Amino acid sequence: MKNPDSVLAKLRTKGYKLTPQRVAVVKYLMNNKEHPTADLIYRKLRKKYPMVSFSTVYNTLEILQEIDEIKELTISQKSAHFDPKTEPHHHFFCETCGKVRDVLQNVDIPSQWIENHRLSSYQIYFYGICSECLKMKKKEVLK
Amino acid sequence: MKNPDSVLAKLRTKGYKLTPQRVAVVKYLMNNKEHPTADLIYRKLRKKYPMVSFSTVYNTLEILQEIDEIKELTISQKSAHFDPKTEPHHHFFCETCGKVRDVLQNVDIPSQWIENHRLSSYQIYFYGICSECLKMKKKEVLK
DNA sequence: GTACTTGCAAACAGTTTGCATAGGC
DNA sequence: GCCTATGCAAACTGTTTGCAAGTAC
Repeated sequence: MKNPDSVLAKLRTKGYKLTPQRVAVVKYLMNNKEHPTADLIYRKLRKKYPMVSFSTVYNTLEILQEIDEIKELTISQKSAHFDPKTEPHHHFFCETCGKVRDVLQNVDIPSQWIENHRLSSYQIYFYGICSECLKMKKKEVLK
Repeated sequence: MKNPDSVLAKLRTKGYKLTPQRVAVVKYLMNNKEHPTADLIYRKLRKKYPMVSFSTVYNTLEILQEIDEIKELTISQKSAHFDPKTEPHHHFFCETCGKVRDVLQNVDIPSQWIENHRLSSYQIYFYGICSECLKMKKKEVLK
């Protein structure tokens, strides 16, 4: 679990101002397991706080990446998904429901070098049908 | 090594017409190790065959994915890269030169299921500085 | 008070689409 | 000759940018 307040404190330490918009984005994102897109973040925040714009959402996402509090997932070519969980783990993209899910199962990955290239990070993306959608399908067959 | 002719034959078998444009895209792509974007394919082909349009490039890429002769890589959010090598392997994105390189080193990955989700495919993307760029940097330091 | 941040709208890049015309088989 | 494929331009989507006005500190 990540405390939104510690992220806000980090922002202030790094010289970023704590505007209500930024606070809203941080509070919405932290501990969010949905891996939302910028568009989803914008639409969700709009409901609660009508004074949030697209540029501010993008601006805040940019900053949160810079200070290493979120990661951008390129699991779908269409739009970027954002993940507040920064510890190493993987992701599963369900081709039926479109949801992005965490995969915690361990995969052994070289940590610093691979084939003479210096690594700074890596991502593992799995694609298929998620357990939830498989359950639904089973039910439909039984009908 | 993949023979462009076998891909062309497959296209014909599946009922797709072998237009000069499609042939050009297939010949350009097969055995290409650059993981080009649609835009790059378009610009390269233009030089040789001025009668190629964007829509045709995209159309052909779509078809080649359908018949499993190329894979789309979402290694960069900006634009899709395409890979004619369909056997399992991984990719490295150099943050300095922007090139996408093959990584053949083996990584053990579950093949059919992960955490109760049914797998259809997966991708491993590494990010960092490639061996070529590291060499260049070393030379610069020695100057 | 001042520099940073915001909201807006316009710009931009990559991709997709609709449709009249061309051409593979 | 038929039916699919092409080229063009326009539409569309996600993201970025420029700038005047607002606001955290």
